[in-house]
Amino acid sequence: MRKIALIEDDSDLYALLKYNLEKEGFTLVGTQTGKGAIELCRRERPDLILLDIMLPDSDGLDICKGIRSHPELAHIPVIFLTARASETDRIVGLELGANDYIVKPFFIRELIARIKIQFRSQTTATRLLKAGGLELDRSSCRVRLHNQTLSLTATEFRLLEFLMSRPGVVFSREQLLDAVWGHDRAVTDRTVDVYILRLRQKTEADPTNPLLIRSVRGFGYSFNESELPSTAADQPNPVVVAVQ
Amino acid sequence: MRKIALIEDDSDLYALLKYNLEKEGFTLVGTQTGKGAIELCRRERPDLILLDIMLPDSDGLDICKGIRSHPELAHIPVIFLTARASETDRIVGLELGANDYIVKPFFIRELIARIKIQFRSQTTATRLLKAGGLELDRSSCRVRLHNQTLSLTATEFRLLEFLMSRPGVVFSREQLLDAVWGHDRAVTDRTVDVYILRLRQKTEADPTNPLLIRSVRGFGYSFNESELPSTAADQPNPVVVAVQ
DNA sequence: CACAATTGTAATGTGGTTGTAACACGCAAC
DNA sequence: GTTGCGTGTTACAACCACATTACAATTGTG
Repeated sequence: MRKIALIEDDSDLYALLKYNLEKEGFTLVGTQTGKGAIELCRRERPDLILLDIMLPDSDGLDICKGIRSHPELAHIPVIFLTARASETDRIVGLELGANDYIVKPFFIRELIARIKIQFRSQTTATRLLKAGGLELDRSSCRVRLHNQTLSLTATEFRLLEFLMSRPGVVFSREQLLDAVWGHDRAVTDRTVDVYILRLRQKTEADPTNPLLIRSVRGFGYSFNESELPSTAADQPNPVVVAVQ
Repeated sequence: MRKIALIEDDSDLYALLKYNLEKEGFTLVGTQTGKGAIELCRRERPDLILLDIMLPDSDGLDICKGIRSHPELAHIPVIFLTARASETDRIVGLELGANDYIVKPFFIRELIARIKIQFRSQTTATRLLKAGGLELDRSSCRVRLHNQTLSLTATEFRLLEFLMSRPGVVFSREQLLDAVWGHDRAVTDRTVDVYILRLRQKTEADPTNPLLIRSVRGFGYSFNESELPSTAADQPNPVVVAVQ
């Protein structure tokens, strides 16, 4: 989970933020004084820093400057939390290298949303598809099986990506051709069979008894949504049988 | 210079912003209606989008959703400008994928500062890019390989910088041309190949067996995220070899 | 202006990828 | 069992994507 450093002298606000941010799933570290702030960040290496400007023993602006000039910490996002709302205060804060400037009083949920924005760019939400020991990384175009990278061709990759992105759903050869080969294809639908075979040879432990990519006779293919190790429960597929 | 798209129906505010942002050195494109917003962005490829929420003919939230779901535009920062100040409005706006949410009335200089933050995080976030014995310094435009300075041309540098800034991510020739040559390019995509070759000749110990810049057949190129020193672990892929 | 460096294109070769045909197999219905 | 249809599997030829070279056009520089 993401670690957030909170530097805030007001005990009530500190406790309130700690409670809400931890409820949100973040790990919290912090101080209520400004002196130890840089030291804390160096030790804890937080993923984000929430920084009050008016601290009893030091200035939040100076702390921000210190973070930005510290090569190991310079990349960490800083969000100011402050009661100083004047135009000049805002400009100074933002131009000092902060990533956001939030004026007290603020909505806790807005703060959380703004924290998430700082993390969002790095998120791997839709980037990674995982199922049954198989891991498909869209951004690096890599597929790993039990942590071992396999080399797939472009068409194999796109086909697997499409199937894995909608696990459990059965697609006809027609649909797969549209999705993977494009609408303006000039390709026989039997080509899909060959690619399914190639994928099985590369991904399945036993290609004769496929567990990941399922053939649905008369309909097409689908990627198994559950990583059931036993094949017994797989054979009498209730849904499809009912349809047939 | 950076190009900003402004979608704002209020003529007075539109003119005011246009004046101030152009004075700041930004190029401005824009519409005062919501309908053509996506089309405008597709054509102009702005570096940032300022978006009013309450437009006479459409909803700014929908436009933002459209931008985020459009693969060519999804990465562009969006800042909402709106009079809707309630907690719910803010949360919805921010969670829709916007990068900032500014409530009217606002300080022009604060807006400018917040715009600059969006650009800063993309470029200056890390001044020094290091990987695999390679060191790229953005501020001095120098690249060193094992502490030996190499002389790269401007285009070579920009291409390497872009690849190194997102290690592991595969970019199509199209994307590389957009990012390095500019989207209003008049360049064949084969040109990318030549520049990749030139970079490899300057950076790779053995250009025939590149370790830093990876070719991903059918997709494009990427900078290797892991600095694997030994090639042995890569070559004899047991799973695939066994199958083939 | 001459010269060098950079830039982008075209042409070439090569090896992996692609899609098809052909054949083998198995499931289902009669 | 037999028949027919849908699928698994193999082999192969055409093709495409990429690496590489050479070169013309452009830019920058003394």
